[in-house]
Amino acid sequence: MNYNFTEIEKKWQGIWEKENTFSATNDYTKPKYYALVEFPYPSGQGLHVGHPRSYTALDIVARKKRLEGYNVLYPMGWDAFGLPTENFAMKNHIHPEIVTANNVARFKEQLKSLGLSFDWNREINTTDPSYYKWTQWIFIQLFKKGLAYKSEMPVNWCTSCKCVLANEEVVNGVCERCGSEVVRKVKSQWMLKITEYAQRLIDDLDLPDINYIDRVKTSQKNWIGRSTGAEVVFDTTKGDTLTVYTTRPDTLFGATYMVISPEHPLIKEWADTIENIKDIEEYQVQASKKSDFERTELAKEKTGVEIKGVRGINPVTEKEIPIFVSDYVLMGYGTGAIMAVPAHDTRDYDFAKAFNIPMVEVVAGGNIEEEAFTDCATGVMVNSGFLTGLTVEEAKAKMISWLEENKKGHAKVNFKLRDWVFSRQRYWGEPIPIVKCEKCGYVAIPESELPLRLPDIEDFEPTDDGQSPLARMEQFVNTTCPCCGGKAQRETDTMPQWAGSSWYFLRYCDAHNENELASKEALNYWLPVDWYNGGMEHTTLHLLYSRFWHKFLYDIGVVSCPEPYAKRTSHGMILGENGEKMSKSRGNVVNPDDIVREYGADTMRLYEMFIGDFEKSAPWSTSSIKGCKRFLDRVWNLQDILVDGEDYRPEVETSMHKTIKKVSEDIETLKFNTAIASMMALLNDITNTGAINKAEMKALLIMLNPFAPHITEEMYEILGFEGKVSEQQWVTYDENKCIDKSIEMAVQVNGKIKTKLQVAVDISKEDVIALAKADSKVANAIEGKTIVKEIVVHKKLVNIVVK
RNA sequence: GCCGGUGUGAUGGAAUUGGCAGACGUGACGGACUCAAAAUCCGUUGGUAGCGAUACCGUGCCGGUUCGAGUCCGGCCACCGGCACCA
Repeated sequence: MNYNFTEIEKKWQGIWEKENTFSATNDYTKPKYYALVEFPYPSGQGLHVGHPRSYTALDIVARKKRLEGYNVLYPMGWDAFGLPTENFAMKNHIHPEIVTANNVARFKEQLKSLGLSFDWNREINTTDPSYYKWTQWIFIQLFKKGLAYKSEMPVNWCTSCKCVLANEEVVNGVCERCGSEVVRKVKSQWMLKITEYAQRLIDDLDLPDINYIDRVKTSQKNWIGRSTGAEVVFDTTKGDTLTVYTTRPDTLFGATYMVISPEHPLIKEWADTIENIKDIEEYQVQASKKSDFERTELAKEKTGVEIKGVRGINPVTEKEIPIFVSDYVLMGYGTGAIMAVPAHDTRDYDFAKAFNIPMVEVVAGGNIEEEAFTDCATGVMVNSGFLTGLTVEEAKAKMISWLEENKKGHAKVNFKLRDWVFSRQRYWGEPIPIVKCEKCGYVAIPESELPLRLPDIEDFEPTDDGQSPLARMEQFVNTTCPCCGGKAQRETDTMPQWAGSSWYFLRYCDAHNENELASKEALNYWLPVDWYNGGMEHTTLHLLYSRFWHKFLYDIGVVSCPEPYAKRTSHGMILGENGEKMSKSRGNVVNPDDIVREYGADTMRLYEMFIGDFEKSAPWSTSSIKGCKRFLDRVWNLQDILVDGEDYRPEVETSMHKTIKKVSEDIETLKFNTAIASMMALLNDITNTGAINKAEMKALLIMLNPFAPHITEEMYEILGFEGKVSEQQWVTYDENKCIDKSIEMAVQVNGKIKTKLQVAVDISKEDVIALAKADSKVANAIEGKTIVKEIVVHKKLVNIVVK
């Protein structure tokens, strides 16, 4: 009988769908397991071969957990709001809703063809009003707690999308999506106060039950960018003060000038006193014209203007020092002003060199003629009054207490993380459920009016002045104030794509609840997510945003665990056959449909897991797929050599136990590639005996089932085993039976292999040394020499050291 | 510049965390089956020297620790990803 994978796969996918085989039950007394993969953006291109890498991996985990008796939730949905859909809709004059529906249908069909065990009863779609009702609800809660606010601020403006972008969406100074130039523009924007959670977002990564892979943890921490230092208050010759932030209070004696950002408000206050105000204003204009890109590109060349007429006073040296305006100081970080210590900061060094400002060495150990000396670990304080002679760390502490005693400053923690720009001037997103009333200001719409539906419109083109297309819809815009009943106007901006994905894993717990985002019982039972896998590209933004929302929901009592994900892993990319990133323009795209058609879903799944280390990127190889197909063919052909037998035969018993152990452990540690390799090795062992018995066959089918679910179910049925594989117990192993009775030990003389010995596993140290010495090659090598040492490594080797 | 990652046969990758480097797969070569090809099955396959048993070399480079290093330590080099004037 032939292995007709097309027919077999269709058959079992039909059975699973009809019988709801993979629905999670609401029996909250059972032990639960929540496996989660990032839900895709249903793009027009259809599924990429990269998607199934993550989905198959956790499908294997989910299927194994089911076999182990867990109530498993493995859901799937669609992160469907977003620009590509809107742009496609605009170009082709099709409503984004229809575009989305078509793309979702295609994706769903593709996912089903892979035999992924998703619980389709809990499918969600972020563009569904019954879903975004709750996205809007969360926004209102944030607003009520003062964590959503509107602010005039310079934003990144994409000249082509005519849209505000988050800092994160600007890549190398251009728009992440369309590649057009991004400029700065001042606009009134909705902001979310993620900075309020900065410290907790760092601290809770180290909670005892939180198990993120290290590189994900590190990148979260780096992104939040915590630094400790001090705020120092400088008096000015004008009689007011200028406060700076520094991480190096120890170097205060070396501060020979100050710099403020071009946007600093003090410039306006000082305008009358500043003698060269024209030059300063000219510089401000120049700086504001620069895009972020230019500001960074020209980083090497420091520019600036000295403020004439106002000087700062160094609080410890009491000397007057000049104040400059320069765009190397950013208004958005710290106080927008710095004390400059050219001898010990690279940027200040460059600036001081360019402007001929004197520098004072206050930490000895470097050569400041050559470059700034920034090392904190080895230096000793010099020229620093009461700090002289201390180490840098001691000096930091002492200076901070001096500042606090003299009311000249205090210790301070800062973060790189900024508040989250939450408005987009686009159509295809969740409407922000806020109205602006002339009397009452910004008011949230009553929760009873949720969802605030996205109105149907025909023209999705944004306006040139940067308003969302919704702004043209007068029926939508004009409304009454829920507070005073007077005239009011709706917010016309929509939420960014990150909104819907910031809480979707909660909705899966109770996907059809009309009264709450999910019931308390469901959330208590399913959370936290036990294992969340996704791409490395989401380890900063999506992960941070969703952790922020989750913590907020925790604070207001909606969820009862402080962190959403107990374990987070990331898979590597699948590259094109030439080792480059897969893309249409490179012409190296592999279509998963073709692979399924030609080799079958089981082979495709197996290959994607066998391709290499799960966490690393790996190039696609069409010829390697054949190896996985051959493996399944050979498994299929085992039917021809099946014999009776209730127990494993002695000749394969150890091999069976070892493989079960290896596969069980490897699935938990993301080593799917070696799990498959060990099953291949087991198959080789079995076929070498010329037969397989029923006990061995059953175990093999169960073990292979999570990887290749269709073929294993089919064979299980054909061979007349009872029930289905998916209803069996996961295979177990006996540690004692994993050990070979007879093993091969290497014999070394002075660390060089001389021979190999076949010995009993429990051989004594003395016996094995005697055996080794009896070997002619070993005897030759040690003849006439003195034995210095004899080393026996249990079950591994013998090393005889001679002189 | 900073942070993270990687470097092993022709090739994708293994190596129980300091103990026989190259598991498993691909490719290649030889053989069986076949009129033939495909498929399948069996064997060989890190390099150099030798008919050979065997010897020497071998995990990016240089050095160190150790009876023993792909693995640990110090110093480099190359590539990939992210961040980038964050004081």
